[in-house]
Amino acid sequence: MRGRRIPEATVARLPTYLQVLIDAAEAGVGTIASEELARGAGFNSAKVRKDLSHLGTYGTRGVGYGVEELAREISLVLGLTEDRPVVLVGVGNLGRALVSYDGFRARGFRISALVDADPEVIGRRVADLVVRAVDDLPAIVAEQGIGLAVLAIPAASAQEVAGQLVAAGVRSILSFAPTHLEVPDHVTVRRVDLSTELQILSFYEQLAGSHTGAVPAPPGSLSTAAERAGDRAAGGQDA
Amino acid sequence: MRGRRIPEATVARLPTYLQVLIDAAEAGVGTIASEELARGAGFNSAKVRKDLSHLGTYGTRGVGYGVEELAREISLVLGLTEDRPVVLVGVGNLGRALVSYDGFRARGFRISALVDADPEVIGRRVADLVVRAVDDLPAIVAEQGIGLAVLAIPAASAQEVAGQLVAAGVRSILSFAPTHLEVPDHVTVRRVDLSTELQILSFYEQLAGSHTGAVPAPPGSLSTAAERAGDRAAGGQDA
DNA sequence: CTTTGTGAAATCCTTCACAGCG
DNA sequence: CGCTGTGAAGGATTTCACAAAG
Repeated sequence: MRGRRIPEATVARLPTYLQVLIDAAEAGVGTIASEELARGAGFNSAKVRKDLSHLGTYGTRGVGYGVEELAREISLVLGLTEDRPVVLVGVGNLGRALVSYDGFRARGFRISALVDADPEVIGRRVADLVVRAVDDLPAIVAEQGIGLAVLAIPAASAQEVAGQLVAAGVRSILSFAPTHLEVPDHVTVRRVDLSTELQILSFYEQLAGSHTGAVPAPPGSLSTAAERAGDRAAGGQDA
Repeated sequence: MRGRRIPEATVARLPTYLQVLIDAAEAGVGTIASEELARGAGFNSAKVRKDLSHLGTYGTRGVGYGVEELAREISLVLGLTEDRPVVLVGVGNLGRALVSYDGFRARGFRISALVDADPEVIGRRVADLVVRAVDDLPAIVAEQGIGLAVLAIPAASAQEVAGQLVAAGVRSILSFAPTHLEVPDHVTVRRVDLSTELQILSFYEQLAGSHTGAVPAPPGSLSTAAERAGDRAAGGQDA
């Protein structure tokens, strides 16, 4: 299967495989079987083999996959061969946390520009970068050859800013705003919605009901939960 | 279709519908058609109708869905009827950002306890809560009747802490650690991996290549990107 | 003898298209 | 007449199970 169409579901799993391979390489492992790779990634081995078969044939029967070789191949397929500059829009709580998140750098993504709408924040220095205005986006994107943007602003202004990003030439957007973004076909958006994730968990938790095997806590009790209100957190992910 | 098995894919979309419905309600809209709901959520109307049919029949033919009524029903299905206490493990950069993220509170999730492994941080006060030790987890979970945990710690210690969470009685974990967590069947884990998301975007961006219609920037140039290194960000999501 | 690579089967999800209700 | 609810068709993804390679 050396055909050039890699299924979406497979693409979504490649970064996880890469992570396991990097860990294995650091542990000095030279070769890894699909069974082992599956254990580390949390899938089953048939899925792993089918996925990898889409990249070509990099395994050796009776042995497994060459760790370094496969890691290199996946990096290549994902386009991680060289450093990629990223613009981060929204230097609120979440934005600032993302700036100092070194998981990005470790995979070749470098936040090379910060942008915000708040005049109070523009011009300030955050993690060695000066926060610039949204209007500067076209210049920033062109100068630094940026293709990726991370959006950490409230839902209310997300669509407008997304439009400005697209106009500036950005082709991929990772959005943390809890709203749908309408963009042209040539632009890819991935949404990460933190509260959505909790709501999904909530559904499955109530399904499990109270027939949990090893839970020492009283099942439905919200007992002393109201001790401290912790109200008024107006912070959130502000622009 | 009032059968009690709601497909996973549908569950994952319910929070988005809820979001659109809440916005509609605030805008004073009383009734909404699947077409309109689909536009707001970014899906197509057939999918919306099929999804909603799994909850029962809440629409009126020729009219649409009652906004308030449907929102109430989805909230019920997701188990969002009452406030849910959440324990947050890991008060690093990401953890602190999550504490002040008000999107959680808006959906009935309240971070009611903070836990960290670092002795330097334990005892400190963050957003009206005192950070407690990991060893206190069983007591915290039992006292406050906690079922959900958010994990914002490095991959290295994630599995161990997950085990402690499970032992303490937590049934759902939202993990930001870039690693697979092994948990018993009755526990649900959802992983949000920020760097994975960027890698997926990276794949689709290179697919698009340089045949973008309206991009004023030079396609493959990483030009002046190296202006400021922004190195050494040892921060990340520390425990 | 071990482990890959893969057709075929099984399952899950999406889309179509329209009957039928309001 | 408009819009929901849904069988049926169409795709996509996962799993099975095994032949073939090392």
